[in-house]
Parts: sequence; structure tokens; C-alpha cells
Amino acid sequence: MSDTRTRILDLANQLTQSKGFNGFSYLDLAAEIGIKNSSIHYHFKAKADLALAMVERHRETTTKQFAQLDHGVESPQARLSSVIRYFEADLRDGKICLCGMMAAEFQSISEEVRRELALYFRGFQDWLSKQFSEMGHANPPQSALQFLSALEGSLLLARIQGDVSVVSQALDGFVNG
Amino acid sequence: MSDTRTRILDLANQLTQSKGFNGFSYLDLAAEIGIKNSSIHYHFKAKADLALAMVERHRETTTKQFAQLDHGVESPQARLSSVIRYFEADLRDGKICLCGMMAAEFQSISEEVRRELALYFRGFQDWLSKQFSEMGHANPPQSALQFLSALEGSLLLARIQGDVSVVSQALDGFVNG
DNA sequence: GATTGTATCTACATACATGTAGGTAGATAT
DNA sequence: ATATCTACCTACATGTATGTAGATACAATC
Repeated sequence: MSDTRTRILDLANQLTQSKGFNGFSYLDLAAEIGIKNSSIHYHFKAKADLALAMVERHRETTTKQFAQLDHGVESPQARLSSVIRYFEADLRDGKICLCGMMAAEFQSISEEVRRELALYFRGFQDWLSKQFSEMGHANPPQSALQFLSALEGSLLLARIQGDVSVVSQALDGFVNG
Repeated sequence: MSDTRTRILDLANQLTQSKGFNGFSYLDLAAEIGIKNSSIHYHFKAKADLALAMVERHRETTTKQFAQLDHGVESPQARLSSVIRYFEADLRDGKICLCGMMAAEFQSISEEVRRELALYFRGFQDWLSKQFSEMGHANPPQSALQFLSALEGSLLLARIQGDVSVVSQALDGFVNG
């Protein structure tokens, strides 16, 4: 386990969230980390390999975080609020959802990464669905899809409008209503 | 007014919707249109100029289309349905909202284009707000923001899931409910 | 008829992105 | 001690993106 590999993944993740996966190069990663770009190639032979590793890792991390929320937070409303605050925090650094960003870059990513993204969103929707089910919603999967859509869209809008509160304006109805 | 200029704008618009503004080059435009890339530079000195012209034109077009809907379609519900069908049609060609795509590319676009995008979304929200006002919603601007967020997000999700119906699942509640 | 403007071209300059080839220095295993 | 592995390096090859300089052909204006 090289620490460098983790640093590459961390940095690539941050840069993808702010500038998109096509918005940075191996040279950028190398310069920031303080090694040569060929060393990035040592860890991730091609940039497509980095994309896949990054999205896979993010999906695992997210799955664990959902499990932690299920154990540590009692009400589904409080869990949803917690998720919203998580994305708002990234947004304050100009970062949107990693997978939302890569979904916009759909056309330039590999079939494998597309599958991973679809699985991420599927997992997210399933988790949301359980929350809305607990909250007694009539159609939990649909509520989940509405929440997820509104989340991804509001992140884009909020960044353009320079107003983080757009996210809660778009989503608070799901937590209270 | 050269027809070439319009063809460049049309093609750039389509490519931005499917691959993003950073997803194509002047060489791509030139090859498709059948001229040399320096001729593209003749019409739009730098790519940033093309971006600005494209977004300005799109904002004007959209404003006119909203006015046409206001005149030609009687109920606000039918107008919203019409807007949804418009985006679904593009989505079937792998194209999402031009400004949603460019919002994802926020970090690499000029301050001027950012302002244009903010104006586009502001105009869109204001128009939606009028529709929800006519429909008797308690908080029209918030309904408008929720609709717009859900629209932009659902386009991303639908393309990744390969399922156009995601859009109507996310938005039908606004038209009926 | 001479000048200017429009729309295109050829040719080139610069920079950068992606990736390969092959080498090195230190740690680990046999 | 030798061989192999890990993590990095230098150097380079190739392709592409953006953009500039200057020429050309043709139409419109003066």
C-alpha cells in the first residue's frame, strides 16, 4: 500500500469534483504531489484506470458512510439532513458530487466507469428509498429519485449562482414535508 | 451574416450538450463542417468567444420559446409538460441541457460566460415561478427552483441509467400533484 | 480602376496531454 | 550475495489543442 497511491486518488477525487475528470492532467497531479508524471503512470497505467479506481473507491466509501448513518443516527429525517450538510460542505470548496460531475462527462468515459456510476446512483437511490419508506412516503423509490435528481441539479445551480443555500431550498421539502 | 457562423454555433451547441464544451476542439468543428480550423478562428477569435456567443444565443432563443409557450399553450401544466418533452427529445440523442453541462464546467469558463449562465437559470426560474403561481402553489419561486434542480439532475441520471423515463419520474409530480 | 471587406486557405509556432522505454536506488526474499 | 520487487527517475515519442501570420479569391464600394 503506497501512501502515494492514496494521495493520487485523493487529489484526483478533489480535482474531479471541482474541475471535472477531463479538467486535470497527470502533469497537474504530479506537480501537486511533488513527483514526476511517469510515477503517476506507475500507479495507474492509463488515466482510464485512475478513473475506475477512483469511482470504485468512492462507491465503497459511500456505502460505508450510509451504513454508519443507519447505525449512528436515529431518524431518517436527520440522516437526510446529514447527507445534505455533507454535500454543502464540499460545495463551499467549489466541489460538487464526484459522480454527478462524471455523469456530465458521460461521453468521454469508459463503459466500465459508466457501469460503476450507474451502480453508485442505484445504491444511493436504494438507500434514500429506505429512508422515505421509514418516513411513510407513498412511493419511496420515486421520492428517492426526486431527491437525488434535485440534489445533483441543485449543486450545479448553487455553484453558478454562488449561493450554497440553493441546495437546502431545493431539498428541505423532503426533510420536513 | 454568414451561414458558416450559424453552422459553427449549431454544431458547437450540439457537441457541448453531448460531450461538454471542453469535449471538442476547433479541429473537430472544422472537420465536421468541412473547412479549416483557422476559418473557425476567423468567426470566433478564441474558443472563449465561441462559448459566450453560444450561451448568449441560447439564452435569447430560450426566452423567445418561453414567450411562445405563454401565447400558444393555455394551461401552465401543459406548458411544463411541453418543456419536459423538449428536454426528453434532446436526451434521446444523448444531449443534456446546454447550460447544465456548462455549469458542470464552471471552473474552466470565463467570468462573462458564468454571468450568462446565471442569467439563463435566473430567467428559467422566473418563468417557472410564473407557471407555479398560476397553478396556485404556496411558494412559486421555491417550486421553480425545485423543478429546475430536478430537471438538471434527472438529465444526468437518465443518461447514465440509459432510461429517458427517469426525467418524467422526477418531474411528473410538479405537473400533476 | 483602385480600395476595402469577407471568407477562406496554407503553413507554422507553442504548449501540453498521454504514454513508453529504459534506468536507478533501496528494501526484501532466497 | 544474489535476485527480485517497489517506487521512483530521465528522456523521449506522438498526437492534439489553441492560436498566429500571411496569402488568396472574390465581391462590393468609392
